[in-house]
Amino acid sequence: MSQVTTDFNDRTIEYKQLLSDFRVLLKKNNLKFTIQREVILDTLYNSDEHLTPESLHNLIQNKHPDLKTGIATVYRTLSLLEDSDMVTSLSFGAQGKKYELGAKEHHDHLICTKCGTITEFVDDEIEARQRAITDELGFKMSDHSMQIYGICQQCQQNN
Amino acid sequence: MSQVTTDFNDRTIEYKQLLSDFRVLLKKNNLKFTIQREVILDTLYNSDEHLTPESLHNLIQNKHPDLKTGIATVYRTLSLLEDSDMVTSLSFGAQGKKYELGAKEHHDHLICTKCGTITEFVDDEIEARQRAITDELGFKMSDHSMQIYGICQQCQQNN
DNA sequence: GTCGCTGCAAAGTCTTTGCAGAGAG
DNA sequence: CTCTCTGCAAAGACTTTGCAGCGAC
Repeated sequence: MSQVTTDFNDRTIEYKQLLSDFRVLLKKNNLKFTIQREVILDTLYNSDEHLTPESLHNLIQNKHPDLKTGIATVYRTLSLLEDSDMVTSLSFGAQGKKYELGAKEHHDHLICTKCGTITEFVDDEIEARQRAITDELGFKMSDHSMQIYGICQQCQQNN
Repeated sequence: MSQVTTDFNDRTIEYKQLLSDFRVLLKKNNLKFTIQREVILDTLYNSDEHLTPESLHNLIQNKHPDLKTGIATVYRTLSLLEDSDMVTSLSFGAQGKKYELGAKEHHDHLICTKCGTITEFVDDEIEARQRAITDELGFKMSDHSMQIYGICQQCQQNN
C-alpha cells in the first residue's frame, strides 16, 4: 500500500550507534576522531533541518563558543561524511547545497519556495515505480532524489 | 496507464514558435531582441544535452567565432529565460547548474554517475502520485523534479 | 536619438587549499 | 613521537555587477 509519511521523530538509528559507525569509519581510513568532527555530527543529528555549511557553522559557534571551529573544517567534515554516505546533500536553487544526516530512512522532499522549509515524505508507490522504470531501462540505480517545489500550507494561509 | 518514455525527438514546440514566444516575452518587458539572445536560444534548442553556462558559452564561441559573446551575457540571458520559465535549471553534485529548454514536455531525469549522461523519462503513475501527495498535505505544487542516479546500461557494458 | 544591451574586467560569493602549530593515537 | 587535524588566510571556481561604448527600435 502507498502511504504518505512526514513523521520522522522516531529515528531509525540512535546517536550512539551513529557515533560508533563514525568511529569505525574513521579508524578504517586512518583518520582521527576529533572534537570538531564529533560536534559536527552531533549538531547534524540534533537538527531537524537541512543545513547549509554556513548555518551548520553558525549553530556550532553558538553552542560551542569556546571551540573556535572554522568553516573550513565544516566543509572538510561534510565532504568526508558525504563521501562515506553518512550525510546526503540536496542542492537546489542558487543558494548552494544543504546537508542532512543520511542515517534516517530514505525520503523525498517538499520544498516551499516562499519560506524555504523542507518537508520530508515517503511514498511506497513512487519508490516501486522508480525501481520498475530503472529495471526496464537496464539502469543500475544507486540513489535517487525527488523534490517537489511549491507553497506550503502555512505560507498559503499567511498570504 | 503508466508508461516510460525516453523519446523526445518530436519536439512539442517548433523553433519558430519558440522564437516568437521569446520575442513576445521581450516586448512585454521592454527588452530588446539581440543577436546574442537569439544565438543562445538557438543553441539551447539545438542541443539535446543539459548545458552548463560554460558549455553553452563554448558551443556558441565555436559556432559563432565572429560574435564575441561574453560569458556574462550567457549568464544574464539564462537568468532571464529561467525567470520567464522558458528554461529549467537542474542543480546536482558539485558542478553547479545545468540548463535545458523548458519548452519540451515535463520529464524526470536518469543521471549516470559514471559518464554524466542525463536521460529523460516520464511516468504517469509517478506524476499522479505526486499530485495526490501534495493535495493530501495542502501543499500547492508549482514544479517538481526527480533524479535517479546510477550507472547506465552503456557504462555497465563497458565495464 | 533613446535607452537597453554587450563585453570586459573588477568585485562578490561560496568552497577549497597551503601552512604551521595543536592534538589524537 | 608520529602523522593527521585544525584555524587562518590566501587562492580558486563560479557568478554577478559597473561601466563606457554599441546597437535595436
